[in-house]
Amino acid sequence: MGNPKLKWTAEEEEALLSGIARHGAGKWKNILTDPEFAPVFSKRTNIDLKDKWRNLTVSSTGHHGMKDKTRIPKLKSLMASTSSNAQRNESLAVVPHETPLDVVMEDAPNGTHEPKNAPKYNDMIFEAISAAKDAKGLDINAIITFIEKKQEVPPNFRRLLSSKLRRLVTQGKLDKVQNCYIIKKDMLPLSLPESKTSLAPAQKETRLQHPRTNGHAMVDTAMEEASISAAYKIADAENKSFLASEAVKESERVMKMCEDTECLLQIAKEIHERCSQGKIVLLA
DNA sequence: GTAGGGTTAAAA
DNA sequence: TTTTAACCCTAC
Repeated sequence: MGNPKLKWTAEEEEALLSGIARHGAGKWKNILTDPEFAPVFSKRTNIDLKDKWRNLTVSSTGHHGMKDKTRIPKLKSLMASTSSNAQRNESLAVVPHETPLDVVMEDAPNGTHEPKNAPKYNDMIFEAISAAKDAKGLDINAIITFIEKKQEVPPNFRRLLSSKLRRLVTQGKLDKVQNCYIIKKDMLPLSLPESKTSLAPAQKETRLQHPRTNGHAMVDTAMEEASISAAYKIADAENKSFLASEAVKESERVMKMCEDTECLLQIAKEIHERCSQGKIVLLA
């Protein structure tokens, strides 16, 4: 891989969405060879288009539950940067139908999915494997199923998990026997101290505080709950504020497009009039 | 030609 | 250190 990674530009992304709107997702070659988009994609292959679309949609690859929440904001922000409203609507139409559009912007910081609070993959993996208590270990599907039962997973979770498992194997924390993963014996005490892995960070924190707080434990807990609740509300308010400002920007952009269109229309009218006059003169 | 899994550089 | 995203490989 001698070449540095070629980051996708906004123009390319826009062209991709427009191309998908026109030809449909999966028709990468058609999009690539479309005269309108070909110049934009001069450095891209159909594979690149496919990969980019996959990154944008991040469809889940082995399981059906599209509990997707990560990809929507990306698409949404992408749409917001798209210059054509018509194209945008079309683009939205080609988003895989199972895409839960109603969860757009559901990544608001109100706790729907917060990477910081999500258990680390390592913990989840170790927990899944040890919960199985199977000497042969667990394969990736079983691990995914286990984790899905406990919490929502991102749509590209299988992919992430696959990378993670490989890394753990190379780090010597897991053994891979055929397609099953086993926790190395020397990892067991570290990976599963009591129920550490099943506790969310906030829970762990709360739990750690209790022994020393004694009589104040109830007060502390109430205060903590109140602070968490306040934090959520603040985050929610911030999110709404952000959405509002984005909406204002969007409306301004549309207004500008209208003005531009009017200018173009005016120019076209003038050209048309002059051409008509020229014809009359010629005929005369 | 496309889909999907794997790899890895870059970003967070 | 973890996650993301671009690139690669391979099966169909």
